[in-house]
Parts: sequence; C-alpha cells; structure tokens
Amino acid sequence: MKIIDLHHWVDEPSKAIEIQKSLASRIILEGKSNVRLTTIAGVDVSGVSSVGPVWAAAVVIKLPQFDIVERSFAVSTVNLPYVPGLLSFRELPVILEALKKLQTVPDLIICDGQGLAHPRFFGLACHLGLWVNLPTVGCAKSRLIGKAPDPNINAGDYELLEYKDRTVGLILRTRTRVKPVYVSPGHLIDVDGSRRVIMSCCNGRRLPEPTRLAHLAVNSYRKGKLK
DNA sequence: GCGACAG
DNA sequence: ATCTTGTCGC
Repeated sequence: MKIIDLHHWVDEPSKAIEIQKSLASRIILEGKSNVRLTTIAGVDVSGVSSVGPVWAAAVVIKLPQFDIVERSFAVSTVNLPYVPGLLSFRELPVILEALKKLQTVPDLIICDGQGLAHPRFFGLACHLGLWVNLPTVGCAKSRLIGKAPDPNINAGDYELLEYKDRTVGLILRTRTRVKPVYVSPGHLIDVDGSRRVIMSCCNGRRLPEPTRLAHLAVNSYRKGKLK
C-alpha cells in the first residue's frame, strides 16, 4: 500500500500541536456515499505509555462474511510519551509501516482512537486518512472531548457528540446493555457514514471486528507468536 | 486555579 | 495503556 510522506515526525509537543492545527483544515468530511464497502482494515498498536518499543498490526477483513483477507505487522521505537491529544505522534509512524506491507488496498480503515472528536479536530483517524488518502473512521473505547447524553441501551442507539458548537461524532451503543463507543469521522466520510460503517462491522460485539482482530493480532505479534 | 485527559 | 480476582456462559 502506498503512503504519502507529508512531513517529518517530531518529539516536541508544541511542534506537534502546530502540525495538527495546520493539517486539520485538510480533512474532508464527505465521501462517495454510493460506494459499497467490502474490504475494511483495522489497525492497532501495543507498547508502554512512555518511550520505547511499539508494535503495530493491520488486519483486513471482507464484508459481509467477516473473513480475514490479509494481516501485516511492524515494530518501531517511539520518542514521545503518551500525551492526551498527541496520540498520532506516537502511533502513526508504526501504523504506516505496517500498512506499507499490505498488498490489499482496503476501502476504509478503522482506527483505535478519535477522529474529529479531538481538541484540535484532528485525531489519529484524521491524521492517518490524510497520509493514506483513504476513508478512515475513529472508534475509541472512551471519551477525549465533547458532550452528549447517554444513549439508550439497545444496540444501534446513539447520541451526537458536540464540542465547541460542532457535531464531532457520536456515542454509539454497538451492543445492548454494554458500554458504548466513541465514533468520529477521520477522512472522506461524515458522521452518519461513520456510524453506519461501525455498526455494520460490529457483528454482535462491542468493538468493530477489524479493530478487535487487529488488537488480538498485535498482541500475538508482540509475544512473537505471529509474524 | 482546578479538573479532565483517545492509548 | 497495565495490573488483577472473581464470575458467567458456551
């Protein structure tokens, strides 16, 4: 898979914030709504919160059967600790390394983190989308920013997430009576499209299958049980 | 000044 | 993210 290198990575938070501000206006919140999604990739990273080694996995599945089409992996070293709002600068480089090894070009990529629902409207999913020039969706397990009521208890129930007078995503109940997830557009997709993609990938689970499988894969890879 | 804070 | 005991369901 081809990756566009738009700039060098930094290890200084103030510089990272300036980069986010300059790139945020480039994300596109609409896509080709009539395109049917068949291959969807999930990416995930494993590693300690501070500086050190990190591992990444990308898993491509095919809908509606949820078959695994392809998996790829990468290892790297991060130079920036985990800082809320700057997750991209830890995780994106190693994610891109894993994606480069993919033979399949997926129709869309789901990230384990936020997209638009970010302090500077530029979370990991937005950042990744610009680099790979593909539709991306952020699906996080917890909140970073924004306000919304609690969604009802049934699978599919949701509430829009608002931040600084903008609708940045939604809180989505992917499974009945289970803690909801935080969904937001990354690139080339809007809020409602993001919701439909995530719901169609969940298959009765709390997390979308691409994300769940990438999480399992990256941990096996880290332990040396997969390559 | 005080909390909140993706992974 | 990481750590950790117990419980539930197939």
